[in-house]
Amino acid sequence: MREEEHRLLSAGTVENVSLIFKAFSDPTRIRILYLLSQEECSVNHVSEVLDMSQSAVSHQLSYLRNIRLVKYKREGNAMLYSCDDSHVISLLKQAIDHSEHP
Amino acid sequence: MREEEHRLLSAGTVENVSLIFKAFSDPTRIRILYLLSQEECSVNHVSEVLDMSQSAVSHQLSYLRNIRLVKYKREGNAMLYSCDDSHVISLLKQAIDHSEHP
DNA sequence: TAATTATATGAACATATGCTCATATAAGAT
DNA sequence: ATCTTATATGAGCATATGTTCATATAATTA
Repeated sequence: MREEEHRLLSAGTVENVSLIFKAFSDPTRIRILYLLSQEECSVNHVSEVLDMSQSAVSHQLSYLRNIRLVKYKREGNAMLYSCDDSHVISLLKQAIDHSEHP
Repeated sequence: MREEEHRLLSAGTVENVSLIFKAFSDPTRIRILYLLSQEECSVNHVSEVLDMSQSAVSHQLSYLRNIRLVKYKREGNAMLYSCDDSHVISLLKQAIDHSEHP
């Protein structure tokens, strides 16, 4: 292939893609996202089910919120989080599937 | 959903998935992998096309080799690298597509 | 053989990351 | 109003990460 025929990715695309995958590069965030893909959860619930500190969970949810992978709503004094990008979640599930049935 | 009904991921699955996505979490590796998905390349060629040092490219290729995302063969005194996991590359391309056509 | 070209790799360094700890904010309960 | 429960967040710290620099290894050429 001649050099001028390479399809190179734009800087913006590369940044976007790496941002999404960076979210999936941490075991903790994978577990949180997979849990949220099954049900809407409060911070405490995530914290208990995944056996993590409240602070660690909240920090990670803040991270996932910033890149719009999760959304949240208040219910009483609890915050309910859920997934907010079905296409990206589908990528995660494909990878899980691939890993479990190689 | 009752707590005992959660489908939790095994530690092994979480580790595998995060390992794959970690490879995609760095802009440099995304560019390398996308280039290799289009053509078999020598280290020097990658280095020139992506405007990176030979050493940086070689280190990253070594990384990608270790997790079996790329394979390589010798040709003279050059090493030719190419992608070695079509399913994983498909995940990358889906993410690129999603990012370019939101 | 000596020089050149291509690649690999260890060490060092700057930056990024994920957690804990302490504390702040906010809503419900008493 | 006060206390409790739930969540958010800044600071600090230990570890991980990606690059450069120098050098080693390997095949080709003169």
